[in-house]
Parts: sequence; structure tokens; C-alpha cells
Amino acid sequence: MKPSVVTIEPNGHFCSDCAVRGAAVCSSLNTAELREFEHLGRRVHFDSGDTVFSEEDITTSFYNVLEGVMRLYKLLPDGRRQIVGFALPGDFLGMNISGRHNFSADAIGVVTVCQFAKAAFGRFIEDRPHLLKRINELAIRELSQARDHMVLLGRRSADEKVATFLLGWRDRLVTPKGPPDTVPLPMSRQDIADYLGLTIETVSRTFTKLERQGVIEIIHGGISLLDPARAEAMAAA
Amino acid sequence: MKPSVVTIEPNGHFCSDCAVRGAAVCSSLNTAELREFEHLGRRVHFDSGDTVFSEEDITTSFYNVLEGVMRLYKLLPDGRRQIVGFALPGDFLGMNISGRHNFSADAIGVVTVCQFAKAAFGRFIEDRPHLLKRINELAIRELSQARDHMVLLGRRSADEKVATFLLGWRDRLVTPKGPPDTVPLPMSRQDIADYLGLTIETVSRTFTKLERQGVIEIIHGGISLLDPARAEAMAAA
DNA sequence: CGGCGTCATTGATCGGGATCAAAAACGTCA
DNA sequence: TGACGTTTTTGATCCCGATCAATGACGCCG
Repeated sequence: MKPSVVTIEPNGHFCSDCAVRGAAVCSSLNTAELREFEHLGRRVHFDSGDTVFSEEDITTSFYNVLEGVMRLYKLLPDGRRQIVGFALPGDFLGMNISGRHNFSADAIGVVTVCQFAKAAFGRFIEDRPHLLKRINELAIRELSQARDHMVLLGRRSADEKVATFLLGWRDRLVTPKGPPDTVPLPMSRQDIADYLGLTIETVSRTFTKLERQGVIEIIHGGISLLDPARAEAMAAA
Repeated sequence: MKPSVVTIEPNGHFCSDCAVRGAAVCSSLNTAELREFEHLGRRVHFDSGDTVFSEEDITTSFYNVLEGVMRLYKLLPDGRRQIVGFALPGDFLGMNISGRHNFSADAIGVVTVCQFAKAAFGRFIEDRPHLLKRINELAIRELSQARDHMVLLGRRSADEKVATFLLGWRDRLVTPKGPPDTVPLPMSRQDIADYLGLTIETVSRTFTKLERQGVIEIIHGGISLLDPARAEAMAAA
């Protein structure tokens, strides 16, 4: 486990010009609250591959992802890894009841987070039930995603898993002008394999197969969705 | 989908003599609140196999399990089923953000729930942040369980899955005097298979194997844990 | 430009768990 | 008690995805 090389921005930051202001937990705060909130968090940068926090670490902070992608995963004693999700800007990390993180989080590419000290954040939330409500909503949404993921892992074939992953990932990258046809995949094949409960070879083979069938085109750093309808059909089963 | 045959208790019920009073969401309420809360919920009985609610149904109620066991599951269009969890007394069901349940719930054996109309419950919670906090805790705990389940489904062998299930189930049935050595299994082999992402045949074979190895003894309606240590070893990998 | 480390792809083979099939155990009810 | 439906167990075989192995494609830095 190499130590995280992080950079803390020396100058203050401003919520008002924050990229995820409308989407993240902060969306539940009014202007006055946002001002106070500003002093609680600090922007922290992580480089590609850095570990932001580890499973079993005592939780000292909450994190609001501002930019970049993170892999969230659990390890078995013998090294097997299950990626339980990918975090994108707007995602809120660090909630738990045991006082310890129950998964690890690495940066995939450069990542910026808004980091909050647990105690200060806890105090801030205490008398702001609307923020608590917002956090609860995020937790419930994640729970729903987690259950979908269980179905994927437990009951779908390799082809279905890969097709579902590509469509699901595309849908998480929707821009104001709809879902992109060219889907960037910043994570490695190994990451995708560990997310889907497959091996890297099976993922690679399935990508090649989809390409030969004209469903996708494999491009540098991602794929191009040539035939979304057929991909949907494969994913739906 | 057969219609649920339910019985609504004609007489009122009292939170004060409720079996799950200390464990469930209600544990966050004081005596005065509990009195008011009493009028919101009504006890409802379900028979074995009844569907309490279905995936995609519009959510009209929340449920607090009082007694019995429920299977929570999602179905694929072609009939494949993934059980995402089993609900026990004290579990709180019905939270979602889409306005629809995102899984179905059946009674396994006789079940009693405390049912709350969504709107009334929503109003009650509005100015009681401690109840919201309690619900949030339950959601976060479930999220943690869901992630553990993902590891199970994605990265473990059949033997490990079955051993982990038996130990995990036993631990959920802890009594004041510790975990029982004889573990009741009210759910069918098919349910266990759908929970673990296996087939019924594999589950049955694994049970037999564990029995031949002297780890468990298969008894009527459950198993007896003869060698917990060895079961732990199998589960840990 | 070339050497090297990392990651992705492709091929050959293996095996765990699925599938197909049948028998056994169990519960229910006439 | 016995016939029948359901659930569980056991057996035989198959196949999808894992494993083992090699090659290919990149990126990085001298």
C-alpha cells in the first residue's frame, strides 16, 4: 500500500463556483448555509492510483467527489477483489455506522474531492434535517443500485454483464444533450472484470466479440456505441 | 401472481408491547411520540407465500417487520430470480426515491408487519429528525450488507458461498444467550440458491458435502453447526 | 530510436457449477 | 393408509468462463 500523494489547495475554494454544486449533497443548502459550509470542506487532489481511504480505516472524513473517477472495492484475504462501484462527481463517500470505512477507494486518473472532517460535518448536519434528508436520499439511491448490481453478479451471463455495464456507464455520463455515443472508459479491463465478477480475459474477449458483431467499436480509452438497440437487447436478456 | 390473503387485526395494537420496539425504527422515539406513532401503523398478517409488495408497484406504505421472515428479490424478464436479502423482525422496508418499490417481498412462513401509510409516515417524520437519522442508519447498514453480498456473489466459490450464508444467517438469529448452534432455515433450497447466485442442485450438493465432512448436520427445517471453526475457515477462504 | 514494463488481446485447455434426468423424501389430503 | 404433488437429493453430462500461456500494443524514459 503506497502512501497517498495528495495536494491540498493552499487557497480557499468557493462552493458558488463548484462544478457539482447543484447535484451533490450541497444542493439541499441555501445560500447562507453554503457560505458556512464553505469553511468546513477543503479541496484535495489525488493522482492516478492514489488510495483515498482504505477498508477498515477509521473514518475521519467524508468526501464529496468534484472531478474524476474512483473505484470502490473490497478485497478478500487472498487478494480477490470485488469492485462495488465507481464514484463520479457528485457522489458522497464516507457514510457508515461502524466508524470504519467498509470499502477502499482509489483514484482512477486525477481526482479532486471536497473533504470534510467527520466531527465538524456531524455538527453542521445536526440541526439541518434537510441536509440529512438529502444524504438519506443518496444512500437509498445507492442501495437501489447495489441491488441491481447483485442481480448482475448473481444471475447474468458474461455477455449480459458487459453489455449492461457499458449501457449503465454511458447512462451515468449523460450530458445536458443526452447520452454520449462514444463512451470513455477510464478504468482498466481488470477494473471492469472485478466490477462484473469476471476475469480480464473474459472481459477482453467479450469486447472483441461485441466489436465483431458491430455493436461497439473499441477506441482508445473507451468504446463507441454503434448499435445501442442491440446492446440493450443483450443487456435485457 | 396470486392476490395476497391478508388479515388486518380488528383491534388496535400497542407499541408498548411490541416485540421489536427496542430494535426497529421505533427505538428512536420517546414515550410521547410512541403514543402518537401507534395510531399511524396497523398490524397486518400475511400467510406463507403471500406477496407483501411487488417490484415496480407504486409505494403506498412502509413496513416494519414484527415477526416472521421475508424474501426480498428481483426478477429478470425471463424468470431468473436474485434474492437480494431476507428480512427479519426489526427490518424496515419500503424506502425508495423513485416512488416505486425496487424489489418484491414475499412472506416465508407466517409474517406480521406494522404497516404505515406513506403520506402519514412522511408527515410524522417531517419534524422528527431523530427518526430520520434512525432510518438513515438502517439504510447505511443495509448498504454495507449489500456490498458484502456483492463480494459473495462476484468473487466466491459455491462452498464459500454456502458456508458464508450459514454463518451469516446464524449471526442474524443471535439471542441474548449468543448464536444458536442449531440454525433454523425457514427458506427453501431454491431461495438459498437464488440468494447465493447458484442452482438448487449445487446448494443441495454442498449441504451434503458439508455434512459428510462433519461441519454441519442436516436436520428438519434447518441445520446443526457441528464445527463452527471449520465453517468459518471455509467462509473466510 | 530502442528497450522495457504494463496492459490488452488471443489461443489452448481445464474444471466448477449448470443442466438434464431420475429417484428419494416429505407433506397433504381423500 | 395410500396416492399424489412438491421439494430435495443424487447421478451423468455438458458448457461457460477460469486458468495457463504466449503474443501484441502502448507508453515512458534513456
